Amino acid sequence: MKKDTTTVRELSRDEARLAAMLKALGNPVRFRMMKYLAERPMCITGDMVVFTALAQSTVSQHLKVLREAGLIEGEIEGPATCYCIHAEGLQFLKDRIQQWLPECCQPEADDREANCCQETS
Amino acid sequence: MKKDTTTVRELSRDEARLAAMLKALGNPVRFRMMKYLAERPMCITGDMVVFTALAQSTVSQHLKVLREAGLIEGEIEGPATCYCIHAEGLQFLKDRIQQWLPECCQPEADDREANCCQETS
DNA sequence: TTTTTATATCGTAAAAATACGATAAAACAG
DNA sequence: CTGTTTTATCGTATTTTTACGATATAAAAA
Repeated sequence: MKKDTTTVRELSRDEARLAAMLKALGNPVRFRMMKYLAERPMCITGDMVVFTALAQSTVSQHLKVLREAGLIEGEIEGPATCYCIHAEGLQFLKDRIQQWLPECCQPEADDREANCCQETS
Repeated sequence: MKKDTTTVRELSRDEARLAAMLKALGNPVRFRMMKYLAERPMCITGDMVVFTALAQSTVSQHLKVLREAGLIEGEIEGPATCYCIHAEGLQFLKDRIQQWLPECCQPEADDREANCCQETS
């Protein structure tokens, strides 16, 4: 008998990357940092410190999380570090979210009464 | 002089909803639960307990987080509770992510050399 | 009614995330 | 070289999240 791998299967490489991105964006501070960074071509750590009104070490930590999730990239620019959106990473996020859970959300006109969850709203 | 509201502005209602969804999905257990639920029209809490191999109370807690984030909906079905994907919520997530950070990720052929962050990969 | 089944909630322990100050490192100015 | 600027990392305190067992609730079965 074939083992059911649909339930216990681990996340694929891409799914793990998507999950990591979602985790990074799950924090409200980092969410706002991404939004802030998206509104300009780049910024340095100090700008983020002013924007978030958090300690410099805290901001540096958050930037590290975003960078390791592949959402931003930093480049040392003299004494400062210049951050910008990682375009490829963000595109990956958008694509994957769009493709994610494709089986659902289709208002197919099949035996809906067999399901217990109708849209009530 | 007009105050700069672009930096300190709070999140809008929709942005807050998106952030809450991302936070809910940021947990790997809940991420997999969503994936599991998307593969079938619905399931009950007990199915999730088997799937995740976690304590029933823990699963119930995670389901609550997903429900409060508007990603799933639960309906009491006799002694059990039947959960399914909240189609509207998931569509909202997809739409918002797609529209999010629209200013970036465009490979416009303008003064790129002025920026410090070139795509190096 | 009593028992069983399925779930939600409560209280709490353990783990993880978050925030801070202090310190280290690296580039540049004087 | 010395001092300044900017950032990353370290150690640690606080907060939040996660997970569990115990208990409460509600529907259905016996």
